[in-house]
Amino acid sequence: MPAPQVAEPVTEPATEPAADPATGRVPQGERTRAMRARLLEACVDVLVERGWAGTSTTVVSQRAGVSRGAQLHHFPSKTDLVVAAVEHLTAVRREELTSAVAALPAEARSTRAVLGLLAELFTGPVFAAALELWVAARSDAALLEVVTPFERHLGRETHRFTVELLGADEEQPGVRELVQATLDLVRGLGLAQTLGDDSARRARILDQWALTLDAALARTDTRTRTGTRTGTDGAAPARPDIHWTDSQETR
Amino acid sequence: MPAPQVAEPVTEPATEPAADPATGRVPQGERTRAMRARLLEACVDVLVERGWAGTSTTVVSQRAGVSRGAQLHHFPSKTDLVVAAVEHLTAVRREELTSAVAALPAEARSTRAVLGLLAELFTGPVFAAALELWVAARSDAALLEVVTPFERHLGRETHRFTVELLGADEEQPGVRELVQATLDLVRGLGLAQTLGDDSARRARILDQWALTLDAALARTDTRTRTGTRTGTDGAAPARPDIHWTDSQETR
DNA sequence: GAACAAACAGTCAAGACTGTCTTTTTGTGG
DNA sequence: CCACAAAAAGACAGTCTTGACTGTTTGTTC
Repeated sequence: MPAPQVAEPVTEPATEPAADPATGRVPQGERTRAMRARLLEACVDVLVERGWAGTSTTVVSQRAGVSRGAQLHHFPSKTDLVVAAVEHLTAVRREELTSAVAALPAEARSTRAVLGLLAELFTGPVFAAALELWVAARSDAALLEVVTPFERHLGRETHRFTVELLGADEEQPGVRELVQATLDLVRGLGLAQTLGDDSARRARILDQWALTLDAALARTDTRTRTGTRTGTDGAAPARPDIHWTDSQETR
Repeated sequence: MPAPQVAEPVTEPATEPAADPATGRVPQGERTRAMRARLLEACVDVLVERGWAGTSTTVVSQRAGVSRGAQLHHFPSKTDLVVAAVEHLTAVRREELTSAVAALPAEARSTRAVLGLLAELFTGPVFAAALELWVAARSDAALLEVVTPFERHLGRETHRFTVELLGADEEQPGVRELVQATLDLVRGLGLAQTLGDDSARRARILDQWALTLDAALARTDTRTRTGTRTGTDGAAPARPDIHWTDSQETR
């Protein structure tokens, strides 16, 4: 029923291994690296487009423009491929996270902007791929064993980043839980996005949550610290009615 | 890789059609009804246990203790089966929701208790089945068309119930968004649950969320209503350290 | 440049899944 | 009791997926 058609034949050879200008040869290490990279990227792409059930080794090899033999040489079994894809995807997500953080200038780190950033991460294609893996791992013990540790590490990393971006003080009781709640919220928003464009509703929710979160953080803040708040916006919420529309990538 | 083994042969004939004690016959209408019910329940069960990819028509019929021919008689194609399963699952979720609401006595409707109720719904097996459908629908246009309207209706219903249980006043600006955020939060928590037992962390998050939500609802309340209680629980939150452990069904 | 190993290509067999078809059983109406 | 239709059972064909297998090309090393 998912109309298992044949993939479009190799849209992008893309990662062409750099040949030595003198000999015209491509070193083995480079060839291996390029080939594996193409396969893994293709695997993630297919995961996003066709979902877990639609991700067969055949489709991946076709998508990567790689012969089945070559694929089986680098990844002897489908398990090997998937495990490597999980690692690769984790790396991609980590990179996406850090680059997004870097792209957000220090002076623009309002709570709303940070929420928009997170929402963008959790509604993008990379999240979709991760979602497919989570759900698949739910009923596949072997996959679960691979996914879980990676997810744990990345989750903690995301948490740390969020704390830093929000300028939250985790020493304060309840702050840690609020940050976790925020991340679970955007996870839920990411899930809602899978059923259709949800950007308008999401923007309104994030607007309100930013206000609420600011109020809550300020409250737990002033309770034990000095009354001056280091963050940009204090108790009085800045920009009350601005709808900070996060850029919505079309899928 | 999900080890596509043969299902355990018919654990439960369960829904046996009531035979007429006189003739010993079972009327056609009853047979049809019972057969379809068994198939749909089995379909949901398999969805929970094996995930979308592992839900083949063969497995479902085996699980239901129904011959493949009988199955194909009632549901000519897999699409027919799945569509019916989506409707069935929606009905089950609606029933689960209403009965859960009914089971919560009016005097026990603290914010925390309501959150616990929602979390229970969104971490149970029925949510798991729905999750499988959402994710599968993401990359299956036909399925998406079926799932979306049902999901929209049930989502609104859930929203209404939540508003009622929380005693929130949606006329107040921001309240609607906070309720939506709450539902998206539990969705995210449900997602986190799929990767392993998350009940302890969830309990802490919900504790804090209840406090924050109470404060926020009260605040938006007092802002436009009578001016009593400005920042009530700012200093001393009610029930500071009670961990309201939601009953965690083992999966 | 010759020998060796890695990389790459493509075919094949076994099994699983869906959906069609034929046959048998069971209930219903006359 | 009989004729007919619905229900149930099971065999079968076609397609798809996985992984094993054989053969060819390319890089490396002595």
